[in-house]
Amino acid sequence: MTEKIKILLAEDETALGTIIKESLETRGFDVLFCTNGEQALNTYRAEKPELLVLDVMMPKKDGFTLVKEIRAENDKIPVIFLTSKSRTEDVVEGFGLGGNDYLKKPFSMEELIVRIHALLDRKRKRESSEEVSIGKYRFNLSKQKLGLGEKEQTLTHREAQLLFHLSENRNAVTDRSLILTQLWGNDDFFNARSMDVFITKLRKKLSEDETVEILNVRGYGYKLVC
Amino acid sequence: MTEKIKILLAEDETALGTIIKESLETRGFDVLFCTNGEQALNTYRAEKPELLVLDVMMPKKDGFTLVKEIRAENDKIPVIFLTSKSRTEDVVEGFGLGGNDYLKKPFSMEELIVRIHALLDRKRKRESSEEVSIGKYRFNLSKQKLGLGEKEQTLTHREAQLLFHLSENRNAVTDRSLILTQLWGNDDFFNARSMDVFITKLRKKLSEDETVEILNVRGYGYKLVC
DNA sequence: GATCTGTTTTATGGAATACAAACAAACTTA
DNA sequence: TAAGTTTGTTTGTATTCCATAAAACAGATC
Repeated sequence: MTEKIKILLAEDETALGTIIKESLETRGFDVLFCTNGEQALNTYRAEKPELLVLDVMMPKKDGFTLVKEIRAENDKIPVIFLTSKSRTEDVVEGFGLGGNDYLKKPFSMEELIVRIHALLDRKRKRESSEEVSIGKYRFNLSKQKLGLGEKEQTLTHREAQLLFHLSENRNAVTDRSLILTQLWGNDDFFNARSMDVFITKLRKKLSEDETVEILNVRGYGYKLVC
Repeated sequence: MTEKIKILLAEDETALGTIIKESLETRGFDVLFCTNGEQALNTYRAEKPELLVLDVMMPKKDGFTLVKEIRAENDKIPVIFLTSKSRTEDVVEGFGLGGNDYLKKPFSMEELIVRIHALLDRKRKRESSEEVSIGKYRFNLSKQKLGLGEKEQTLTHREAQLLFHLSENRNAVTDRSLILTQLWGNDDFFNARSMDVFITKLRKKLSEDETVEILNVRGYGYKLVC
């Protein structure tokens, strides 16, 4: 299985869209290509891409409206708008905020790729500096680090992912099968046993602060209290 | 002695091709002249030219397909496309092409030479300014240098390429098979082992800043954390 | 209390990965 | 051209990670 970075591309001119798609694929991205706004929204929900490249003017649903709806579900996702000349610039400029960027058509593929990397970089930096407190522990998901005072231990990928899910719902029950489908892909018997093992491992690694506990809620899941 | 700059020229009309070849040679370039896409790919692999001048429409393999394959091996090489009138202009214009340029036939030799120099210039600039920070280290891809404070070590080509890929995705997982196909050409078992060895080498060379680490994500790839 | 069902923990084995060292090929230098 | 060097591949063994198995445990139900 490949873990390429997913980019959602919505562009109604198929000729241009195909060229963009192929160029991005050459650079190692996994491109989800849609030709209208509605399709794009569905694809977004199904695939959860890391970045959006959207034509502003599209049939069914324009780029701005689309972003408003997606931002309601994920307010940090970076977006690059593609705007035709005909579109008045000030509208776009006003929108050129936050995690967004825009490119006036015609643009060079190099420009687009530079901007994609710039936005992904910013996103990475933001994510990699995000440090969560769990009791006395400091937890960094993307660095897979769990620190306490001076000491720091490195978690495995699975451990880190699992702890992240638990910490997102701290002091509330995290559903067993939800974690299983999200991390393991499905919630069959064996994966559930496997997850038990990881719970044990995490408990051990979190054992130095006894205010931090992973409680079981029989039949439902686990609760990280701290 | 300074070597001549190699330019790969692929053009199926031999009359035109010969004229271009000779003009470029007059300007001091070393021109590798091919008359179809397949031959061009082989010549590329054997000679590693610095720049490509390609007819879009060619027998055996057209220019776009050819570039896609070459870009998989070297994603920065500049390309100048030669397009016949018959080719729809808008596709090309919309493309605008990254690190690329295009010339509509008929064109003057002057134009071609100006563009060649422009692209080579850009390439030089990009390469010399390519210095990335990795923790306390400074890394320059095209110079293959890894510096820390006063010290500086030279990386081998493979080491540098690999580190570059990792650093492009820092703090996120870089897919194993993606690296393998991009650097080694395919992701079979043996190349994977070879890559392991390079990961070990890089870890050693990066070991002086312990905030920099290459983590493994079992079954997926590696993550450069810093 | 006996039994059932779901949870916790420790143990085990296989696959993926780590690393050192031997090797081969390409390139330098004398 | 031969000897040394550098680079990348191959090989062999050690280690890590995770899935699965097995066994001990705890609540619930009868």
